Amino acid sequence: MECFDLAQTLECGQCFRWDLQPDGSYTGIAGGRMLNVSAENLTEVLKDPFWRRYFDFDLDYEKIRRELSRADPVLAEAARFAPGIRILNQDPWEALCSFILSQNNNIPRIRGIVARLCEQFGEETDGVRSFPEPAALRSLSEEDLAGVRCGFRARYLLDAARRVDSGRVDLCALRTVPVAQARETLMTIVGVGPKVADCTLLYGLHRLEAFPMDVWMKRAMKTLFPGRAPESFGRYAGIAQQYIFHYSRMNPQLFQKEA
DNA sequence: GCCCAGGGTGTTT
DNA sequence: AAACACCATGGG
Repeated sequence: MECFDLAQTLECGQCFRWDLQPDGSYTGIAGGRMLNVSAENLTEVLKDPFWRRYFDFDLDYEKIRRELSRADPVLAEAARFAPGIRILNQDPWEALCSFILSQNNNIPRIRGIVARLCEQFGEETDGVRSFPEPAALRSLSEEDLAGVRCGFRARYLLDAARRVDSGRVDLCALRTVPVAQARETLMTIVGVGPKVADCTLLYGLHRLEAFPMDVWMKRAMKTLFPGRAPESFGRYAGIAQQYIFHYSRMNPQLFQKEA
C-alpha cells in the first residue's frame, strides 16, 4: 500500500498517543481501544470498522495526491516526500484538547502532557486509559491540573471542558455546519485561535478543507507558495497542508537563508 | 543563561 | 492592523 505509511501518518504531528515500539510497530489508544499496529498486521487491523474509519481507509488518497500534484509542481514535490500520510479520524474533543495544549509548545512535551492528563483524569477500563471526557475536567481547578504541568494552558483546557460539557459548543454539530461558522464557534473558547480551531476541524472533525497555519506553514507558504491563499488548494487543502508541513519539517534547510 | 517550541491574549503603536 | 510582551515548562 503505497498510499498508507504508518510512520508518516502517526508521526506527522497530528496525533500524540502513538508510541513507536522497538520492533517498528506502533502502540496507541483511540476511542477507548488499544492497538498495536505494524505493516504486518495492518490488513487485519483494517477489517475492524472502527480502525478502518480511524485510519480513513475508505478515502482514495492516491487519487487526491494525483489531483493535488497535477495542479502544482511544488506541491507535487512535497507530496512525493511523504505519499503515505493520511488524515486520521480522531475524537473531536481529544483533538481540541491536544491542540490547545500544543500552543507555544513542542511535540515531545505535548505527548507527555497528554499522557499525564489521561493517567490522572482518564477512566481505565480493561487496562485501557481513555482520554478524559469534558465532564471529568469541567469541575476541576487550575491547581488540580498542576500535576499535568501544562502551564498557562490549564485555564484554556478548563474553559473548553465547560463550554463543551454545557453544550454551548456542540462538537458533533460542527461536522456539518459551514466550516467558517464551525471555526468561529470553536474560537469562542478561551485559548482557541485560528490555528487550534483549524487543527480541531481537520484532525478531529475531518473537515479536509481546513488549513492550519503554524510557524512552519507560514515559513513554507512564504518561501514555496508566495502570494498563494490556502483556499486555492481546494476542498482537500488540509491534506495539502499536511504534505507541506511534513516536507518543511523534514527539510528545514529550505528556510535557512533568512536575513 | 539563552532560545525555541504545530499560539493566543491583552496592550500599545 | 500590526507589533509587542507575556504566558509555564522543558529540551537543546
